[in-house]
Amino acid sequence: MTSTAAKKGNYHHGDLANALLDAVAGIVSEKGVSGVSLREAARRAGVSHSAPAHHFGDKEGLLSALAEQGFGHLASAMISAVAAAQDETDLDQMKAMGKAYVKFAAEYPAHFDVMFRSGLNKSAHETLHNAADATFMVLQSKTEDLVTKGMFPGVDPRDLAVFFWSLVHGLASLWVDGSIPQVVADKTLDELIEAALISVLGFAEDLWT
Amino acid sequence: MTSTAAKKGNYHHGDLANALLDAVAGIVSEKGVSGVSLREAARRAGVSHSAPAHHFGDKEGLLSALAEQGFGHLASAMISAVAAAQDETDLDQMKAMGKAYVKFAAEYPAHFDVMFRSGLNKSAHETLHNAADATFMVLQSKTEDLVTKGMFPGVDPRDLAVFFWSLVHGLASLWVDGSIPQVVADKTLDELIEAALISVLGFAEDLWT
DNA sequence: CATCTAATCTTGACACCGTCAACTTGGCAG
DNA sequence: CTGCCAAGTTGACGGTGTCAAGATTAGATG
Repeated sequence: MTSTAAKKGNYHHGDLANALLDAVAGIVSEKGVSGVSLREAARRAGVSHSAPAHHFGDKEGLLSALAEQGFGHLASAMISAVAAAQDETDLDQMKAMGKAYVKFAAEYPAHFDVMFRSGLNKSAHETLHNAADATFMVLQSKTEDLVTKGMFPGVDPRDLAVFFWSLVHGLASLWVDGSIPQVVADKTLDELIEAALISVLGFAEDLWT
Repeated sequence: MTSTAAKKGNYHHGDLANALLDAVAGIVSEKGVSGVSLREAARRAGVSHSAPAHHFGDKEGLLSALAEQGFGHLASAMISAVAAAQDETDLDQMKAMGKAYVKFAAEYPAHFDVMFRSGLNKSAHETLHNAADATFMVLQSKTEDLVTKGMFPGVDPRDLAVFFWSLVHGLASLWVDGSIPQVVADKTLDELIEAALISVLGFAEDLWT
């Protein structure tokens, strides 16, 4: 995910911070968030057991940094998705954004877990809090677009943003959690999102057109 | 939450299993899921450090048991809510169920965290898996009701259940996470749910009536 | 009541973990 | 070259999960 540009020398790793983030992502994938330890991360990066503290302070700092990275990826994934759907309707752009959200969770469950399912206290880490806010803003500005253009008449755009976010976030969470019942999970994740979004946005479209 | 009916004697606590569950719920409330330790739970229950293992096997077993308890509470909260709205429309019953879901998360965040945000692997604990499934079934049977009665024509009831679940679960998760932006969070949680559910179910109502 | 048995809880040990303080290394500005 | 400081190391501490072995008692069987 991140370029691990380790130098050869023993002391002075060169890019230890990123190497540790990669290591943690790997550990989460293999053993889950609870399997993460500073010492194991250090081991994987080929570095002494307390080197991580120098870069991230403590364990929470390390996880927080990975979460922050995740929010960055998620935000740009959503922005790209909207850009790629530039020539389609606003509703389709919104659908594309929602799909990007859920796809991110499905493709990078390790990041998603750390971001939302690790019991991390966002308000204790300002940069993380800001990254999360910025990600939400991507969503919110798009919903405001829609409302401004006259869709969803009478709906508070912020409510709509929260509601839309809840939908995609809930679907992503349940999917990552393995909670989606098998009968339904047989569908592609793509089909599921499509069905969910259509059942909401579709109605709006009916009312609007 | 659970009755801690400890007997007086020193050996043979009397109801250690429940006492431990209560202790863990308390620890999660105070320090988060990552603050839970078997030894601390044992300490709070006034018992030796490795007594918990005898009842729950290991740490994951203990957390899993608490999560299972949570699913039970959630399921009955939803059932009660539907029962209480027996005389209202089906849509109102569904709204009541959704509100019960989010309210459960807000009132028992410790349980909710352990159930969904602790990185617990449900498929590794069969009874937990079953409890989660049973909870979802409460939701699903209600949505099937609605579809059977002719609402949401052409929609697969299972899709609708997943979609509805995603919505309330996402809202609950983001709320517990503290991720709902302040501007929006100034509303009561109740108002938020109402707004979200109306923007979905409301449309359906328009089409149906 | 006496005895046996199995469930319950304790004790002690081990390796692993997060964190801290003191130390070493080496790039680099002056 | 000198000295400084960020980067990484070493060693120690108490806390933690888990296991094995032992102690205690409730409750069934006789």
